[in-house]
Amino acid sequence: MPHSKGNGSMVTIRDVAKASGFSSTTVSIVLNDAPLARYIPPVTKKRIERAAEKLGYRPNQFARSLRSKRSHTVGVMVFDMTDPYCTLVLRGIENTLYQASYLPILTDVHNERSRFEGYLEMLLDRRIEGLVVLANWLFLDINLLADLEKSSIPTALIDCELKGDSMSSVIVDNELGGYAALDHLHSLGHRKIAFIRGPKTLADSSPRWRGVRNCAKIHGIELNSHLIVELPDSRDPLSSFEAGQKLTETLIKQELPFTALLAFDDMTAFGAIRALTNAGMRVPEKCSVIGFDDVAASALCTPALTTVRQPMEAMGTDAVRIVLEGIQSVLEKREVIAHHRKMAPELVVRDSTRRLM
Amino acid sequence: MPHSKGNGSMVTIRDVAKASGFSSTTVSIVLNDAPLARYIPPVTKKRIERAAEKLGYRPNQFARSLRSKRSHTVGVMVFDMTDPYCTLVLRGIENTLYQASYLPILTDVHNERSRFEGYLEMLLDRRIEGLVVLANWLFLDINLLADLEKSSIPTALIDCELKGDSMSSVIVDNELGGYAALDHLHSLGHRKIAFIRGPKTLADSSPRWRGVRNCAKIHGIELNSHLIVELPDSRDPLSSFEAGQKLTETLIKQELPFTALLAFDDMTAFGAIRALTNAGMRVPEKCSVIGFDDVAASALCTPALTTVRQPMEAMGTDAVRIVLEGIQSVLEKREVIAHHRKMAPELVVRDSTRRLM
DNA sequence: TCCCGAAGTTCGATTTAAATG
DNA sequence: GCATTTAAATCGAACTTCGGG
Repeated sequence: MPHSKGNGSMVTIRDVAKASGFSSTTVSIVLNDAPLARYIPPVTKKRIERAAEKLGYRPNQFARSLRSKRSHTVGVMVFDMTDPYCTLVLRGIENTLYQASYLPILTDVHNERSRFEGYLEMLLDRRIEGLVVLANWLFLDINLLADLEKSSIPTALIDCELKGDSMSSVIVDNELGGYAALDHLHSLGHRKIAFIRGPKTLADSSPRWRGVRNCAKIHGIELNSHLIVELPDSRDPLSSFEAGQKLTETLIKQELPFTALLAFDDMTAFGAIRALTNAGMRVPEKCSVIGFDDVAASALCTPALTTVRQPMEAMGTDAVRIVLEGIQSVLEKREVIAHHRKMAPELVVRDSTRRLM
Repeated sequence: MPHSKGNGSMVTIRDVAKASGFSSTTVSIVLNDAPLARYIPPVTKKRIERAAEKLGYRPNQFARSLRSKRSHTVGVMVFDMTDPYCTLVLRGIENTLYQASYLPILTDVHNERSRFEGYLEMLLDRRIEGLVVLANWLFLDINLLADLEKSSIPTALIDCELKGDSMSSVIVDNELGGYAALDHLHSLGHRKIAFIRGPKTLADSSPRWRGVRNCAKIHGIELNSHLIVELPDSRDPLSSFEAGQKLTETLIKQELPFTALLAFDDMTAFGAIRALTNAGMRVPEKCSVIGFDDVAASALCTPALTTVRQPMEAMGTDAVRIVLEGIQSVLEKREVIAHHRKMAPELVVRDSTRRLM
């Protein structure tokens, strides 16, 4: 493998030209297989390719980008890497970009506005060709989006519903998921069910709850308002564990009996399980628990958590596909059209729910 | 905020020159506060800065990089994003890079050799100034490293011990950690202890086990070879959960009593807990379990896992610091010196271990 | 006109050398 | 010589134009 020389000295296209005995123009044409390459005889091509190979020539991306105005780079903006939700989405993003020979620049906003702005400028300066935003805990703000829109870079938001034709979005169908969760508990015979709803400010909360209510209505399940509590607003993923635990403790103290608990998400469910277990209400023997997301930990803990899975990797993949298509449109000077995908969740039955005896 | 115009048209340094009435040379000098800026009167500076501001001038990074040969970019290579170990390390990496105004290009090797090579070339082509490799499940291969070494880019490996002066390394002190784990169980009164060792090919395994043996020797703990099993080789983080479960089942079937289990890492511990619970050996009542790493899930599951924490975020931070220092050395044409850090782990006592009654 | 190849311009910023008063 | 400013060269690749056979 005759490769780069390793020392700092770079071999340029002119070196290849000299070594092969042709001009740099010809070298460029051959090595890029440009349209004009049709006219160049195989012998010449061979000679040039051989020379390039021998010298370990690698085109300078800076020069190339300067000329072509392309960076082959996509920005990835996450609002909180620490959220276990991110991992699989990122994998989907990375994988799809790799297949298209794009490289991701990863930024983590830490849920801070200043950081968002700082990173956005940096990314724009690098002339990213597309942007994927994983807005799992987005402090939704019109101004931010406005700033983004005028950049005219194909953008897809994951986990943040929005209409409009300037940016695409990929979300899970929360309503379907909420429905599926309650339907599962109901099918196991549970009737006295406690609920931990999502925080008001989170966009996911209300459609998910709508699904729950729909299901309740259809099956004639009575929703006891004393058994319905709500997560406080917060930007910290860990806080939903703690809040889940605390809220469940208050639920238990009421001494209103319930045989199952539907948690807003997996983190909340983990907190609930902790509280239930501490109170001697074993899961699932005394109380079934269902979550939402299917975070990695859900399959790992004992009992394994029954939950409604978001197709996270697929969501990452889809977001990138949309962005890639947008990039293509920009290149061909077509209009970039926004897509709004709502992906179906999937009920994953494990050991934290059980038929009511 | 008079900002970029948003449409594709870019404003160049020449536009600023024209608008301010000076040459692009002067504009460059002023805007970069170059040495020559000393001679330029404040009035001129003001005029130029104002013009740049008004036009929303942002220097073209491609052109800048082409000239300066700098990318202000660091490559981050992960062997498997899916490994929960990554999250916090990545956060440390990202945070430290951000503070130094560097941007990370994230690549996930998926434990595949071809992908490693493909990504390495892409990163080199982008002229990354430094490289951080998170080699949590590295199929250690001399050739790979050799390829990397000759690139002469400041590099730090996390979680992969190595000597030599070409690359830096940051690892946890496995021996200390192994010692601490057993010491904890011993201090709780456990004497009949089962062990799940790490796979042979993993560099962490043997020092960690050495620490365990040291501790056993010092405290006179008898290591029953029938209670010692070993994880098979694998590159899949999930597999250590499954293997942990299976191995624990065989351990249980032997009917050799044990009151505690020391697992190679947290994933293994989760598998062990599953098996123990299924067999009716409640944790921690019937059997204490201790892990290693302190992955996010460890604090979430019930009972919360007692474990030996790796300072993951700090390890990411340190690796970047080392790389950044290396970049500085390269800039100043000094020799890049490799550092080898071994960080102290920390025992985190939670609910999966309990005093033997 | 078709084929092959080269000279020269361009991308946008930095920097050296030099020109003004 | 000094303060102030700038023309011109440079970085490396890609593209446009042109010439010779």
